[in-house]
Amino acid sequence: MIRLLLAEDQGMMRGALALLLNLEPDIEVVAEAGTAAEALRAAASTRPDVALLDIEMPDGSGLDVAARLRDELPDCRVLIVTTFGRPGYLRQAMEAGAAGFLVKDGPVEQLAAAVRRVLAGERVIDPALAAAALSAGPNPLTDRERDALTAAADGTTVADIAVRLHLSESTVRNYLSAAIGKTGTRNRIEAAHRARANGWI
Amino acid sequence: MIRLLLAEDQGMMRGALALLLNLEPDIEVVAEAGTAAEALRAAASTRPDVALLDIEMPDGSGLDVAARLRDELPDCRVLIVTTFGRPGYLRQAMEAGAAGFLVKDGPVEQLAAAVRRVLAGERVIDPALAAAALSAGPNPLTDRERDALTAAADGTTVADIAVRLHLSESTVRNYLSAAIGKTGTRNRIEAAHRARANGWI
DNA sequence: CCGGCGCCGGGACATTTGTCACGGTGAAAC
DNA sequence: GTTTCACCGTGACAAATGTCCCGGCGCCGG
Repeated sequence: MIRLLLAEDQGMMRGALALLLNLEPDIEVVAEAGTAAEALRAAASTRPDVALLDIEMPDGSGLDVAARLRDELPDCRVLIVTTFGRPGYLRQAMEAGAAGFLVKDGPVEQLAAAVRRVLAGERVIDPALAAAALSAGPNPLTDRERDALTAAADGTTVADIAVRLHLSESTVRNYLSAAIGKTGTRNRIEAAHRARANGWI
Repeated sequence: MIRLLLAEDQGMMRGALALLLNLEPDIEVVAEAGTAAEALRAAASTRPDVALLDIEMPDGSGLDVAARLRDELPDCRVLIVTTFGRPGYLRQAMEAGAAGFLVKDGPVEQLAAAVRRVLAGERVIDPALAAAALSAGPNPLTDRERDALTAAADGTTVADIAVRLHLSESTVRNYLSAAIGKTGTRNRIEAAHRARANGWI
């Protein structure tokens, strides 16, 4: 019997997937979590064979959970399941030691199959997405450029970003300008969109 | 037997929900759709009792589908299911004649229950969301303000918006300024965020 | 030891953005 | 018939943004 941890913040999705996976004769959902913190706690106490992790959760990223699990439960295979097939997400997932990466667009039948395959030691990755990740290249933004762009993305003004990051306004403008240049865009809004689409911020 | 149409663009979610609803003894999913166009076609050919519609679909809004269904299949109850509990969405859904409005955060058990309740003639709406919709008030933006803000949201520059909307740059700036004023924000980015959060654009 | 690079800052400049005051039209509301 | 409001436009101005210089520090690899 495959013991499985399911971390997903949308209640309806989580419930539906849990029900569906429990229908499989060789799979048992031993823990459900709606937040990153819950996922870590549940993993520690139930020690599942496979962890099915969503990326977007209210209190943190499933990618961070994956990285923690690699250290704390090295035998537990991690399968990332996400809405957005962003190249940067896939890259981060691989760096965090994930064994598989699925997008929620695909058919449900993929899911149980993927669980069995990662447990067998296989890597499960959408080929089209892998190609996109390779072609997009690594994240070109430096730490500070990311910070500045992330802050700017929600409309925060240069002055406020400077305060939040303990920087001068000139520096913030320089970082934003660099980010705009590296993303090949015309302003901070386009830069933020592009960076998000690639999973860079 | 309740004949049900399921329209939802995420394959995994759609598959899981279809499976789950088919487990109910009195519900049968007679059609599945991944786009707005498919939903309309399927509804016309299968004439379901209840239509379960997602809002965000690649080729159009489930709210538009709801409005069309009201004219073409007046006997079909519409139940909107969406990720985002935005006040404006709820308002639009009610105006489009929907019988119910669910957010995907809730437990799955809600779903089958809601289907039965709308079929019984009841209205199904999350109370907290209804309160938010009332307190947020109606969409304060005029058509053109919405157009300008929508275009500005993805980083398009004033000059380009003017071209796309066949307006002068001054006019576009005036609309954006009005939108910023009405949303009580400091710039177009914040205005776009606020408008999106309220379901105004 | 030197070069490259991430990090931090300053100053100056052109461009873009946001605000305000103003005028005119047409359609709907009272 | 007047008022109201969405709509479209102009011109001018202040503020924010984006770009390009410049300087310095510390760290790492060749």
